Amino acid sequence: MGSTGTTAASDSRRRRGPRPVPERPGATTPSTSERILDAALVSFGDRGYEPTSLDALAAGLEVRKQTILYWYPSKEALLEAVIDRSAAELSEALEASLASAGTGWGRVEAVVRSVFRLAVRRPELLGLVREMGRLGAPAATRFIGALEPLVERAAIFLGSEMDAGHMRRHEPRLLLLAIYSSVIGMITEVDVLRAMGEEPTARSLVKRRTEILEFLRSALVTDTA
Amino acid sequence: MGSTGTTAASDSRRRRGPRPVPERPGATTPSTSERILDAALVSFGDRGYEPTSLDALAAGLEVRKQTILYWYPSKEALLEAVIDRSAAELSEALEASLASAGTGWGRVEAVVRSVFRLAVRRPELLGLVREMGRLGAPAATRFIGALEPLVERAAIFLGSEMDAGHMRRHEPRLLLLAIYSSVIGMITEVDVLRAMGEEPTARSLVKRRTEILEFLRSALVTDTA
DNA sequence: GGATCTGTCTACCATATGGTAAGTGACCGA
DNA sequence: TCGGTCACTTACCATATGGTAGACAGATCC
Repeated sequence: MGSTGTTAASDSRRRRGPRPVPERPGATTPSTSERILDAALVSFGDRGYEPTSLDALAAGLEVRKQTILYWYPSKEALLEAVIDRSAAELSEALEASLASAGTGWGRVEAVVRSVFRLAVRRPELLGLVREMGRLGAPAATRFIGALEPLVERAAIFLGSEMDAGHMRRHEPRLLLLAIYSSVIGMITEVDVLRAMGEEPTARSLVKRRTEILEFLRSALVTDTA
Repeated sequence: MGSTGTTAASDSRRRRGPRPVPERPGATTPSTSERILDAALVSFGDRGYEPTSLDALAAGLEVRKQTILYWYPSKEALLEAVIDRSAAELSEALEASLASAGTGWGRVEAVVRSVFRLAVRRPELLGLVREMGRLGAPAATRFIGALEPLVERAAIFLGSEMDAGHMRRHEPRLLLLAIYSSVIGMITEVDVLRAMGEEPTARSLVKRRTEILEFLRSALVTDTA
């Protein structure tokens, strides 16, 4: 992997990465750079990267576009910053849910529930996840790369469950892709859902969570209840 | 607007839909309007609707942009034309596969295999399907609306299989969404796949098809083999 | 007080975008 | 041969885009 954000040497005029965000312990109102990041995440996740203009972003923040370009020297740099922060947040949320999760199927359930919680609390995060697939190699690779440790652990976990005979045998990573796709789809494919006569309400989300959990359970677990 | 003196009730100057495509039975080379549609489908499915510019489309076709606007009076009209034709083609392909399919699980398998065949023969079609979720209500609704009859039949089919005890009981339409998401994801989430160490080759596609079929089978079918 | 740094702003700019207006040449029926 | 339609073109245009250059107010340092 090509690494590092800190290219200390040689750019005096043109920075590549974002300006280092000042530490603001216990800050009550978010700093401008954070507000930019928030707004960008929402717009990237909701409308997509290319269709989001810096002007529109700035207008929503009641700030001039040049303020955005002050903190993030280009639109691409902004995207990278959004990706990094979002991957970290996602990672944290999943880690937290896993920390208090049980064993076996319970761990899968914990992760799925955690993702559905995110769908309520921070839908834009899942919107970005969805958008990742569309943005080509540089962005998506960066994002998934940041989540790689989790993926690795998940694959190992699934493998060991299969070895123990608790789950049906599959290629762990392909199985993971299937789980991932179905869960994300269940949450983000609101138009498909609507076209099927289900309004995407909070109530419906719970129903979808129940459904996908049952679906996954019967797909994975061997000892049928 | 309306600089012309006579503001007629209907639009004589500004068409809303595409210019009626001339019938060309047994045409060997595709007509310009068809070539435009093809190129637009590829670009919309691959890069997305907004990021696709008429100029770029025209350049790829070695035609002036105004030729595109001659056949399709606006970018939006072009999108609609692409959607309509794609929905029809997709619908046809699925109908054809269903016509020669067996019963029960075999019908699900037939559809999945048919979609994977499309992934090889016309990947841009599935790219567009994927893109539909991103484009808001007008486009997605149009697309899904065109496929509604198939969805309806599928839901009824799943319901009756459940009644007969051949498949586990679920909400048919939500189950459909789960199946749809996992299959489309398995095909189009190439970056996720790549990040998991699997190169998206033709060979890998077969493996993914096998995996998703097994996955769906264990999720759906009651009498485990 | 003056110098410097920080964060934001005004003023531009080259380019790209979707779209309008008005041709131009080939063909075609009268 | 002449007008008209068809398919496509050149010539523009208003607007939006990402990005540069530099001014300016306030805080901080000396």
